[in-house]
Amino acid sequence: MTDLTDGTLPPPLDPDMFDPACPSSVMPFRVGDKWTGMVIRCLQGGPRRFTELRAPLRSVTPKVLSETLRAMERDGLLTRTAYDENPPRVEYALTPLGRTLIPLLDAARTWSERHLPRLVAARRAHERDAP
Amino acid sequence: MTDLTDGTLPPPLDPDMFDPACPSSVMPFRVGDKWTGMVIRCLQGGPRRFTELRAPLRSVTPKVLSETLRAMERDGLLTRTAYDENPPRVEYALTPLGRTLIPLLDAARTWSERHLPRLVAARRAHERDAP
DNA sequence: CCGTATCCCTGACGATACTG
DNA sequence: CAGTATCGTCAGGGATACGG
Repeated sequence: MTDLTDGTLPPPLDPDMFDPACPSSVMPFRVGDKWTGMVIRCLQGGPRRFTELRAPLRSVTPKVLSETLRAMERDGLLTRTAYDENPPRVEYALTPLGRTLIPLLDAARTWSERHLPRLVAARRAHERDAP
Repeated sequence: MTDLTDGTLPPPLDPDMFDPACPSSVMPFRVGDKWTGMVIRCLQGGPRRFTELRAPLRSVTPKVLSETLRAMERDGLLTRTAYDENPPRVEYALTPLGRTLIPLLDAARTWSERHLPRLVAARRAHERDAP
């Protein structure tokens, strides 16, 4: 940031930003769907049953929660274990791969605690000017 | 992770996960819209003109890029400066607040380089079973 | 050069109801 | 308990064309 505008052009932009093999993309910043992050939060303390997940995610319908869980299982982020009991019992648990996302969520949360109020304030200031 | 299943229940889930004042939420993991992260990448080396952004973001239509930039300006992530020249010149530059997201993007990129191949492999393995 | 104006379309999300 | 089935919506995104 210190000397970028000293008369020379800024450095060239990454031309491979859209490469589908995208380790160089920022795609994971939007990993998964709307509830993936929250599900990881709910599972980081240990395995949970479907209904246990529904409690903290109370605004998520069972259909959407089920879709989210199946997508995450498909991506290797969690495992689904059904026990042959009555009443039925199913447990969801993070895989080691799923756990690698926890530090990223922590970083996002730290960012939020530090900077989100400023973003919200800027948004509201703009709404005052253009209501 | 070491001793969570020793017979005791896992720790309680955060009940305030849906608090709209959400510093405790994972919302920023999905900050902004589809292109916000890439725009930050494109601006981190210094200010850029509209057309300079269109080159690396070549699959983004001008309408969508314009919407993205206005939303980011509204949120205080970047500034828009129009110079009264002919032909017109407009420059977009990250604000200090916008720059605070760069480490988060770096972390996401690092995660991607390390772990995304495993996720993609898991997804493809599932597609083989259920085509 | 720097956008705006229209139109359209998909797919994530939600509401509701119902089953093994 | 742990989901599935059905239906509806709606906002983000994209294609195309045009304007200051």
